[in-house]
Amino acid sequence: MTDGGLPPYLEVLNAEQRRAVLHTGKPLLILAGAGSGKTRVITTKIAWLIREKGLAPQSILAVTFTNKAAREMAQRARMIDERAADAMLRTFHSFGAWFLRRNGKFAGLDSGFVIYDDDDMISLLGTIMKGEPKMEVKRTAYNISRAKDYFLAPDDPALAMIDGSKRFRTLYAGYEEKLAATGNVDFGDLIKKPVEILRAEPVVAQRFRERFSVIMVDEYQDANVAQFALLKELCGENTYVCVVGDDDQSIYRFRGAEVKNILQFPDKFSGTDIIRLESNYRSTSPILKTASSVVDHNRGRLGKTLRAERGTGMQPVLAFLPDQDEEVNFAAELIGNSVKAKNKQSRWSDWAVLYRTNAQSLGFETEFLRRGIPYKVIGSLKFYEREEIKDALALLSFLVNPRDEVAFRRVVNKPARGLGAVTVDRLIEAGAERGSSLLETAKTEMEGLSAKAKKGIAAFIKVMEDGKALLEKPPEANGTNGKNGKSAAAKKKSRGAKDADALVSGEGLSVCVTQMIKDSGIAEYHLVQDEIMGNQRINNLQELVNAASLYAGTAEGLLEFLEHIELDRSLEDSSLAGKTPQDGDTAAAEDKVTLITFHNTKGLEFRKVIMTGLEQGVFPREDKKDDELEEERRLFYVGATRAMDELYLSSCAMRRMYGRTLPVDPSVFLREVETSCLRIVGKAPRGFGAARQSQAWAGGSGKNAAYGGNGGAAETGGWRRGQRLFHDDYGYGAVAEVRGSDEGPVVRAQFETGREVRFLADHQGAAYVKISDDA
DNA sequence: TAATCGATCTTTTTT
DNA sequence: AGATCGATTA
Repeated sequence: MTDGGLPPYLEVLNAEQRRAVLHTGKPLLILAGAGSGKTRVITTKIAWLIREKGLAPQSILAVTFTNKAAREMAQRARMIDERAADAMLRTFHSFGAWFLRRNGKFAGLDSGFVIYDDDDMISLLGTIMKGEPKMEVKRTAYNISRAKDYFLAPDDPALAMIDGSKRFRTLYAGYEEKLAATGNVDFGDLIKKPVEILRAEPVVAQRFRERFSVIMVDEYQDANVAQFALLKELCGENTYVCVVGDDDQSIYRFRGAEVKNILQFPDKFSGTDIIRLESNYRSTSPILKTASSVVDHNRGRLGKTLRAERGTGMQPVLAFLPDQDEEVNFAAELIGNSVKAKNKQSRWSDWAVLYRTNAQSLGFETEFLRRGIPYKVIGSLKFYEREEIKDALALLSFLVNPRDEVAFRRVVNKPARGLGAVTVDRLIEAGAERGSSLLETAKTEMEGLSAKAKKGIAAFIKVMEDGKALLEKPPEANGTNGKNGKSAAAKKKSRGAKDADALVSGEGLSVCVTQMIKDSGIAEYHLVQDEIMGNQRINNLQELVNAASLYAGTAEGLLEFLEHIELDRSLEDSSLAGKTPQDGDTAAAEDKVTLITFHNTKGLEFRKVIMTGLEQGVFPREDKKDDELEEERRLFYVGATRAMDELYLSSCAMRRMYGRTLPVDPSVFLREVETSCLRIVGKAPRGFGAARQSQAWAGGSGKNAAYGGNGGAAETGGWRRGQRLFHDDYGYGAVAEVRGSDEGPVVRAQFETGREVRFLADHQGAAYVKISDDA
């Protein structure tokens, strides 16, 4: 490789990258820092294996964690060699689904299963935990998910690490039983079940080990225990394994990701070679220093030194702002001025606004809309979580799998068909007893029901059978190329014309989808809702119909459609994004500011990044400590290293939380960051910069007091320690502490209910009534 | 049985 | 501010 005869696509790599691409034989762990060209290495390696090593593309498996990453990888590999299109590039979950469609029978699974999302999981669990508070059900569902991430069965002693109680084991086992009865799987099963099958069926395992001679895993630091087990099972004697990751970017611990996987990879795969990619080509050095100086506070890292190949650049800016409205203005001004500047150096799409929680996007959306700043919100649009969409999908899921209890419960009595909870429960119980599908059960069990219920269930059955008939005999294939779907729908209701106009079917599967939504009455139900509430539900349903038109109008097409929706929900919000009214620019459709959570930025890069909400309680969240605080630090690192040229950090003195505006402290990360490389603007809070007391924060025990000095002698607005007070919401209480701040006295009060409240005497004091002791 | 009102509580990240 | 739970009413 040192001679001059390298092909151009290898020539562009640096020495470390090239070493990683050309490495063969032993297992390989690539520790790739942010912006070190890791995707380039993987894609180049795929192409190289095909071109130079003559490997069959089908024998290469590359696994990622997001669909976006999988798509990008496929595209970039194909740019080097078109044959890469035949390599298997999938997310872990999509690989698991693919595996189970073919081999699920070894685990008693029919190939027509549907994938339950978290909500479906909660619904199903809710039927076991009847009458318990929803939070409890959610917590249990969460724990079951974690258990599956750790590959733990209900009877595994190690379940203690999550919840070892008898109660939890019973619920987990009960849930598994019920899930099996529906014939469906949840997200965790997509990993767990393939592992079980591979372990139990040597013939199947052998087949896969022979099929894939190369397996690569991207973002390996986010792999959980079950995913590691899957990798291990897929690797045979001669499989070449290569994993790429960065322990500093592990941010999915809450979902079972185990940094241990990457730390211990060399132990689990003996003879592992390690290659480090430490040249950062993305960010300027001050940006890199900002990011590193924070994550340096973490213990238990593999440790690496990133070199900024781009050299120095603009100093990152740290802005202290009064409140979140000012933060929104700050971002809007910054972006607007930069884009509208004479030299035209900046486009909207150069910019990204980062926040910790999706809820924080709202303020930016509102203001950007007002100012005509085009933007797109990544990830927050929960299109598939909308009620009307879930209704429609439940209809379709039930059509695919008539044992789907969750879907059945959702739509059998929607709109109201006179089937109460009691009736529905009875039907499901009867179905379970004789092990037949809920559709069959409904048919045969009708006699015992009231006239009203009988009529209702008959209508529901009809919807399903008509839908099924349409899939088996699509109108196109029939030769009767009439108005799609109308034939069946039109006669049903006299008012049918209303929703028939509102929903228009197109090609392929959309014919069936439209008919089901209309016939079931779901369309009309939501049309009425739209009229009452002024919603966009019919439009949303139309969007679902449009998406369906890309799939074949057959049972297989429907299954594909559902699987695609279940596994890739990354529809980007395009409807709400603002348009610049002045210049009717049509070409620049994608030139928009990105609004995005820190988590969602992983793998992305932007020229200019604004990290917002750097306050205690927001980022990091207040309840984070130890390991979890370290994960928040990594999140900071991920966010900051997205920036190529410019980085801005904003921190507010006050923030609206819990529907109330409260003073907040700057993020602990702002005390850890190497401030010498920052430019501070705005009113820095007291104690910041000069006498920094980072030790007090690191200690964690001392509640606050590290901040804000001691304005005790100053004005207290008449508040003093021990003063009793009353508040409409909180009831009676007493003042625990009064201290100064730039916004005037801050009162901390303890209420009888146990609630502790902090408020600014000058701004919010009016809501609190002082009570005299002698009254 | 369904809808509605009011009180109470909790606010993350996602394949 | 929004979701959720429970009780009360049509």
